[in-house]
Amino acid sequence: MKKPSMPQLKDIATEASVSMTTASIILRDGKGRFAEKTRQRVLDAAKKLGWRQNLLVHSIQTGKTRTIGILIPPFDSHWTNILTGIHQVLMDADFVPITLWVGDGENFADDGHQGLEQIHKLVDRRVEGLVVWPDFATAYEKYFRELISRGIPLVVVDHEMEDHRLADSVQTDEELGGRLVAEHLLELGHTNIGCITEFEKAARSWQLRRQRYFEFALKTRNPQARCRSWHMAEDERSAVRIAREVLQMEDRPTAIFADTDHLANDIYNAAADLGVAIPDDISIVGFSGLDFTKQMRPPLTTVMQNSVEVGKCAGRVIVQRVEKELTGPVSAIRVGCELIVRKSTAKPRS
Amino acid sequence: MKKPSMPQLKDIATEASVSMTTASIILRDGKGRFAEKTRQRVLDAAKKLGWRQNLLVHSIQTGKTRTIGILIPPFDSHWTNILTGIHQVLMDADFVPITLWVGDGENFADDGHQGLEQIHKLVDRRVEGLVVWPDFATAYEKYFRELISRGIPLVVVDHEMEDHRLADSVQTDEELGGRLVAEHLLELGHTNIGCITEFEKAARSWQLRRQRYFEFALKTRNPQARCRSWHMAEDERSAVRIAREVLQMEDRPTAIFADTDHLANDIYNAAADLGVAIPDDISIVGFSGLDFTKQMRPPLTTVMQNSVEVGKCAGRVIVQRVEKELTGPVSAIRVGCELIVRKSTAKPRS
DNA sequence: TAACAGTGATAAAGTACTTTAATAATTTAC
DNA sequence: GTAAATTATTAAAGTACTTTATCACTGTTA
Repeated sequence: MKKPSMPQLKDIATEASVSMTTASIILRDGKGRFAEKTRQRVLDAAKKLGWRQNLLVHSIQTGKTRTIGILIPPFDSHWTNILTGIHQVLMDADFVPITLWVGDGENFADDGHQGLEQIHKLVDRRVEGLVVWPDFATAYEKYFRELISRGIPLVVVDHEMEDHRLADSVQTDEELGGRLVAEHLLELGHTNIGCITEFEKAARSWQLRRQRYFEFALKTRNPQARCRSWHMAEDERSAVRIAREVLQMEDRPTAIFADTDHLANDIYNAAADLGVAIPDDISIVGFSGLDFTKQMRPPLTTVMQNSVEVGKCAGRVIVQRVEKELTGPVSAIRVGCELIVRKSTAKPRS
Repeated sequence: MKKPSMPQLKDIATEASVSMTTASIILRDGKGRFAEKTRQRVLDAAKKLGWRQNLLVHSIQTGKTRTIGILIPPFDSHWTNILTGIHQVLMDADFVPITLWVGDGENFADDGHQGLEQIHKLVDRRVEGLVVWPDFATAYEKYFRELISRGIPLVVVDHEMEDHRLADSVQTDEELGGRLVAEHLLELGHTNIGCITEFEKAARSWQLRRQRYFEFALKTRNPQARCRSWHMAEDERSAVRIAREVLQMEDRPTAIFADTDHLANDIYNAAADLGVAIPDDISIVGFSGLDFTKQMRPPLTTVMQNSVEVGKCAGRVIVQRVEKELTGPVSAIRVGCELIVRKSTAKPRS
């Protein structure tokens, strides 16, 4: 009664009464060097014993693992869709993603060393490339530089590296998104507009750009429009506090652009507490098109990101780099988005 | 200008001017066979060149990859939390999860062969164990049997295999959940209760049990209570149709238990269309405690599953099996849950 | 000065194969 | 009956190491 394990090449060689060399060659490509009946014997034996090539061996022989490390948590439906997009193109290209993250389901912030362990686990398994999200990219930029110099290419999603020549990037077209929101609010007739944003963790991630492009589009289209911005504090986990303050101002804006749907939801809660009606008293626009925005009452007007496509692009880029061993200049892909007008925006009360 | 790659053991041996054997032994354990200054030279060289052990080699030598295959999609926050729980305990135990699924972000159903490819990709990389969700478990039970006989243990989440001695299982305590809902509705005074459930894909998954336990608890506590059940059809993607029918019945129930929060949301939509007020005209209870239930208006009363804990348990079980090479009888772990009473349930209109 | 630590090197075998080259055993053809 | 063609085998080297065993050198000590 031996302990169970995977059948090895020598097992099927024995089963088919051929040498290991013969078995190996037949199972690799089946070039016509061998008689058909021998081929069949080997193939049958492999099938019967359920033999599967040991990719670990193949990997150390060729130096290729066909494995990509993904450092992205399933943070919300945006990121979950990105993961799905990446997963899909990697699978189709016969790569396997190893997805790791730091955090516990509530909080995906890094404590400063866990991420390094994850990088090590991936490198030790010889991943051929990496795809990372902004939080990871900013925290570990210095390590990534080294990895890239070792031939492990990097793609960042929703972010650009400090040294933007370092890695390919894929992200939503924030300029378009910001413009769509600005145009929508101006068309409705709003001229006193607020913008509430999350704390800027990473200067080069989407966060700054989203706000800047929005403000820029507003000013360009209507220089008279009043536009004020408020930011969450560094340690704040919800925007309820700041939303309450804004909603209670004398000259509060008639419309607010929240730079994420999560934040828009906090504003809803603050508004409900204060008895401020959406959209009658104030219009709210979010950003991302997260799944729960449909369930919000009223349903949230938001910029729908094409998250799955963002993921697919990231997958395609990393596969290109790895398969063709490209070392050329990096690309910066922008994926389109669209404004979904729902019930949280209306003309300002006259 | 050689092409970049990871430094190898011989590189650091050269750098430190020692033999490969010496370098290897020092980097492995550093037993006191070598002089301190030689040790340091080797360690410094390894650090300087950023050397990392090649786990592929280590894996073929020891037969252990410290890798677990996870066949679970990020379907909703329940599954995302389970993934997080698994991820956490695997990382702590120095294992790495390889998470794969079939589907495109909208739909995670299997077309019948993609799943097999995924199993192959995992087996080819010699994962030491597997954790799977119900859809996968039912579709590929026959393959799993073989894997288990090869020493690759299996843990199923929210499901029990047809042959329940085959794999460990971890799931929410459905009996408790069903009872909590029944008790809540009876306490509010409902005696005409409906139960709408998804199409039963897998006879042994949570689906059947959830409903049965609910009905059983109802009947036990109040034999007079009227309880009717409706099921979605096989190809239905939303429960709106069936919810409309039920809501328009002459003697419609005063309370409905939906076996998932998704379905409860569909009922909300049907109710909104028909002008049926929740909870004034009808009470609704969901199951799972998905993230969006807080955003529903009114906020949904639902059974909150401890999904992260379910994931952690699954992780612990698979780690146990793999590390201790346990082959003993399988376990069936039930994780507790609690009823979150929000605003979607009230006393029936008298 | 011989014996002995202490230290490091070299050699060989093993992991689970793949790949190439050289050779041997059968058939088949003429 | 022998050369040629077909088919399979053995041997060896390679991947990136680990591990054990044996050997060699230096400096110290009795």
